[in-house]
Amino acid sequence: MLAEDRLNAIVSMVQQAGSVTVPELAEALGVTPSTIRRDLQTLDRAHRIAKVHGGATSLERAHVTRDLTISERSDLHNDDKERICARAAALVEPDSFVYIDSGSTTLKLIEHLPRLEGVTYVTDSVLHAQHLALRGMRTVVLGGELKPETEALVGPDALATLDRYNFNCGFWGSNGIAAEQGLTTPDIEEAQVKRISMRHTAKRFVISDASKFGMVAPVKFADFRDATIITAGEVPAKYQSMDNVITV
Amino acid sequence: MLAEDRLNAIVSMVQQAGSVTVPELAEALGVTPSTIRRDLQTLDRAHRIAKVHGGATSLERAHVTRDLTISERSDLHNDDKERICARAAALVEPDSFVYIDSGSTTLKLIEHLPRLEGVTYVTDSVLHAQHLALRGMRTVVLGGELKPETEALVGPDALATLDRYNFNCGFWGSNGIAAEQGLTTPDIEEAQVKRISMRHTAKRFVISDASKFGMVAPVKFADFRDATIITAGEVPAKYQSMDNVITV
DNA sequence: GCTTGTGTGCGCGTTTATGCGCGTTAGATT
DNA sequence: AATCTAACGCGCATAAACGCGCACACAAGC
Repeated sequence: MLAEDRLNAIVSMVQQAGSVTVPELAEALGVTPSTIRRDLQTLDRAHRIAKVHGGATSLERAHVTRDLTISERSDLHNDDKERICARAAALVEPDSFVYIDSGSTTLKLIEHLPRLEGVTYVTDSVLHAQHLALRGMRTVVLGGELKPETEALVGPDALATLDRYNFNCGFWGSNGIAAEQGLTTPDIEEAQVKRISMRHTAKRFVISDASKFGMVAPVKFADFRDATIITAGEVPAKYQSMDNVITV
Repeated sequence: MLAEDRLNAIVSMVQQAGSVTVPELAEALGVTPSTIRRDLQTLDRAHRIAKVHGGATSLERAHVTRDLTISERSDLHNDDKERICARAAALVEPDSFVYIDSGSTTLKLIEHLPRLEGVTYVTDSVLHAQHLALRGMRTVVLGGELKPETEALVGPDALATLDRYNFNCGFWGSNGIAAEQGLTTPDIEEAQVKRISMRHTAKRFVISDASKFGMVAPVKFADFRDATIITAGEVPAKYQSMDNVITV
């Protein structure tokens, strides 16, 4: 087996399971723990996984549960997210022009997107764009200033580009979802991009796990009723009955 | 068996299996590992497969890992490139607006860029943008369609954004440098981006090792005299005396 | 017929990948 | 808090893979 293949195998094992231990990997791939550690180091440097004591976790999980150790394998939101993304991806139709917002949930969505004829994806995230292009999708990137933390593009150039586009449908993440305060996010510039992109989209979907309901972040980018919310898990009773909330 | 047929056979084996080792190929095609290595080198340069230690993988699979391996890849001209980039990076002045073209040489340039006050870097490459942002630079990305092979942005959106900008200085790569045919590149869309970006830049620099002198690629994006060429190595005598060629 | 150029194989020194041993460190246990 | 265990990083040794120069074979062109 090629070393390169082994690296890819590790990445997919990590992505699939959320986290794995060094001995598990060594056993599965038929090499010593030393080699696995070196591989994890390489992949960590390439930002493909996050190396932690005992093994490795997916980047997303490392971010959310930064101070948790490998032993605590809470797949809490992972199953939910898979289901949410699978459902959302099925909404994309052939020959459509689709907007994909930045964020970890929408990144997962990309893995589920179907290979349809004539679909063009537009995104404000360089990371998302790379993943889309890698999967062979026709991909367009907004211009603008690159925010290092989120790899998202913001500013007048991003907004000016959006003004020229009209999307059939689009998918956004949201840090807060509340009936009164609407859909909210921590960053004022990213909120602006979300707001304008939604304004140019016919069918608007927010994909999020149930934990965001009732949360409020600093900046509002849309009213609660402006989008259909696709979610899973224990949605508060208040929101379950709302006709723009789909629970999968 | 014709060499050309062998190359095609290698490509299809790689595509089919995802990855193969050098000995496997040598065995299957009845030639020595030396020949296989030469073939892989050829195919890698033509971007038909990705050469890795031990064998080759399909481009799709290798791409993500390549993010960091590009910088590790030491070509023949590596020493030269280092010197060229160091010299070029010293040309950036405080409070300036700088354009960075896509390509492997300009990627190396980014490692050498100084941390100056008030400098904004603009690029048409999502890969370059990530590296710039990672180094803490203020980074702007052109919009447009993402070409998967080169991670460069092209098309009307990229050109429209460029039309709004005026750069103090800029750095480009070039596949061909010839006195008569000018500066040339293989891709027609990327050539357009290069052409327009140069038109909006006051001080234009092409950074290239000496091997590109005398080479001609399909599409011309500028006259030979349009830029100052920073190079190193064995520059053909004809070009050494030209006053827009700097040899370091 | 001779030259020139290209493709291939071989040998050799160099680089890279891997496994193992050892002292050190981070988490877990009590 | 003290202790214990597993994981860790580092250096070294080895084997495989690698790049490069050289020699030879064969084909094309003068």
